[in-house]
Amino acid sequence: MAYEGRAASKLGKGDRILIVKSDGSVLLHRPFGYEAANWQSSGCRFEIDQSNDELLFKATRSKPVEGLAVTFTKIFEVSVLELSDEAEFVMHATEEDMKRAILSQPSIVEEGFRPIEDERPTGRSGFIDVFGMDANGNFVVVETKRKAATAEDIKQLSDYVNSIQEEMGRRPRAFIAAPSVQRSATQIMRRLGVEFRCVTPQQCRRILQRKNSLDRFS
Amino acid sequence: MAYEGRAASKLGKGDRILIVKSDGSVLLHRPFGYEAANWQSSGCRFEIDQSNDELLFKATRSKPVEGLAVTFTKIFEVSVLELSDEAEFVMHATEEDMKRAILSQPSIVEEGFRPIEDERPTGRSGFIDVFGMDANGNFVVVETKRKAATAEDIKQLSDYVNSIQEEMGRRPRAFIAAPSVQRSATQIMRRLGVEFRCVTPQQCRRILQRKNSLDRFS
DNA sequence: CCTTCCGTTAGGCTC
DNA sequence: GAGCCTAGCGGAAGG
Repeated sequence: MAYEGRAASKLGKGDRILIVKSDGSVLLHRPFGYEAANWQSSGCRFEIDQSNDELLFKATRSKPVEGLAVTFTKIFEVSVLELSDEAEFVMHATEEDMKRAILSQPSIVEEGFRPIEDERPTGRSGFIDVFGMDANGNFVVVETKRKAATAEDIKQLSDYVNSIQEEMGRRPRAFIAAPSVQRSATQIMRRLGVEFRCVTPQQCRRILQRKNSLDRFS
Repeated sequence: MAYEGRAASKLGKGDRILIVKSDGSVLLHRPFGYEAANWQSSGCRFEIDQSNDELLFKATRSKPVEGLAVTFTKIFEVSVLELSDEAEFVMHATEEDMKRAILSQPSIVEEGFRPIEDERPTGRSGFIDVFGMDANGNFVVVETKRKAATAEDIKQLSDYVNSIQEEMGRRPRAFIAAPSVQRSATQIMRRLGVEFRCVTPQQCRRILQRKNSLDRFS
């Protein structure tokens, strides 16, 4: 097996599973690991050559220019299948779901919190996940993270706060809504005045489920 | 198909390919796309249930706790294979290769550049890819990136420069060695005095190949 | 154990 | 079309 394109790789002889799909994608699997050892995404052109008891399979594509070549010296099994699959795939508990859950039930970050905008553009660059106001009329900037928040996340949030302060003349509060904060980030969090709000993807998923079942009644 | 764990997903009926590997990893593929629709990484426990002309396959794991369940209503083909594969996998043109190429042929970043250390630890946190000296005796900090350098990369490099300056008392030059720089990062790059040096993974790979073939003669 | 960094990251969405 | 961000990211290496 040899791949060349964005990078280049080689793999010696061994038992493999090669899957070629009708959309022009290719997978080469080893007998272990959930990830393909090599692959090509859809849109490949295929080529087959036979010589000296060897079968050479090639899959090439442009944009980016790359190719995968597999040499077979022994073939144990070949299957050709005509598959049909129109089903819809739905994923839940993503970071986007976390944002939607906060919009639908703002009290999970703080009692009395009221969202004003989502995806508010900031002066410099980037977007604020949720922008709103607390019970006392202070502006609040909320950044959601699916995993433990890093020091980098905290700094970015603090940059947003500064840019809002420049624009509004008032300093907003800053919430980091995440399952946890990395230990190494707690110090900078306190220093920059960012407040931690424990919110998990699973919790948000439950909130959205409840919301959906209520929506069905209205 | 239903997955639940770090997230949750559902997929309706359709023709699929399920691969179960002996290390306890699972792949569920649709007839299109190079990526699995669903998967479990190695170390799963399997369970099979049959009821009402349906076959239920379950793969579960702990750490993280997650599970995948697949219901079959029709089975077109089943194969059981004993595969053996001890081959070594080698990848080239990685970011590590870029660093090694600069060490082996420093002139690609600048004529007269001489590396002193690689992976030099910085005061605060992190490492410098390559640290060296230019033809005029100035210190040089080189950061390598496989893809277009981002504003974040530039800032990080500038932090290293500051930490070196504190330590050495002299301000080093800063090179970002990458195929390109994101447009949004060019301004901050100029402002922080970081210099762009065009270096690509492929170019570095060629340098290392040449080096290896020369080494074989010595 | 926690954290950081790299990947042929892929894929989606916006400007 | 290019830039930018998220991901069930996974996995490895280092502290």
